[in-house]
Amino acid sequence: MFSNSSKYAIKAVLFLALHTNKNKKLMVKDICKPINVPKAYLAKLLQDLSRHDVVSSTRGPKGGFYLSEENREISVIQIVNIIDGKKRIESCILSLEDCNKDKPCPLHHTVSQSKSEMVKSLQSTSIKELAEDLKTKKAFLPL
Amino acid sequence: MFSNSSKYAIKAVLFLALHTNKNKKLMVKDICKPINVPKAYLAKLLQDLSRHDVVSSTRGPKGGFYLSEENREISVIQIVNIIDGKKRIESCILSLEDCNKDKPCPLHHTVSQSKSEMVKSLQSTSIKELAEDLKTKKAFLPL
DNA sequence: AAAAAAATATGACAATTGTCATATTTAGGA
DNA sequence: TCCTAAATATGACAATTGTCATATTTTTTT
Repeated sequence: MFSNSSKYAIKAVLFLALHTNKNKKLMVKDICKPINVPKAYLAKLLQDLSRHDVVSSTRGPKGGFYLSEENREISVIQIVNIIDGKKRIESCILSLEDCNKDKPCPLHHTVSQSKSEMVKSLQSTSIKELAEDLKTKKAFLPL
Repeated sequence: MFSNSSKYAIKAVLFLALHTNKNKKLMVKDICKPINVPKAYLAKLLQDLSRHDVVSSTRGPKGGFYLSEENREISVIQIVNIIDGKKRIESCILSLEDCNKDKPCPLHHTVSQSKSEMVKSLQSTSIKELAEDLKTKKAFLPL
């Protein structure tokens, strides 16, 4: 569904949401172990997210990655769109260019409703909300 | 969402559903053009599907691929599971091993309902039904 | 029985995705 | 100002997925 990279990115952002803020940053090496992602690979992903203003960072000593208040407002699907590209989740399930209500692909009637509901959920759920669920133990992030 | 291979496989099976039966077979070279899939690649996919009894085939002159009546009863998700593996669509969206109602991943509440509805649709829709929609022009397969 | 036509098996190669390391740039502290 | 600690940029390499070609096996027809 998502690529591995996207799953890693989501886990990392959620970890940052729980453990950082603009006064408390974390280095790659302190993030990679708890979320179980190879360090150099995570660094690359975080840099990508940073370039797209999904996470914040400062260089040098006392630097690191963190989530600003604005960062917390972004939705899960933005992360996926950055890492996997929009097509992977949002386009027609058979990748037909002009699949729509008037000219639906064979799977359109079958899946388009539940699929677009799923996309809508991913669009409307912010990192902040997910982090809240983790804090209140309504959700868990094992491994 | 699906891999390219799965999309190709679905298109091929649907094409077979429309144009073949046990008395009317088609060779790879007659299928690949209308569905726009490279010949040798399609051959490999059809062989895979044939091994898993999703499509039928006979060798030699007058041979070819076709869909038997039983073949028409299979669901879309069986094709995807053969080509992409079960995990890609059916497992937890973050690939957490033991994500369930009691110990949900952070995205569980957000997407699990619409996602499992989508999976259920893919499970309960047979090739026969999809082919029927194509015949009655309720659906289309361009390119 | 031989020839021909088809699927099947195998494997080479390319493109993409995932993994890792190293060199460069930036910022803080002595 | 210089040293050091961090992100950033770049690129090498591996694994997987997608693409294609060829040799083998099976079946029908003559």
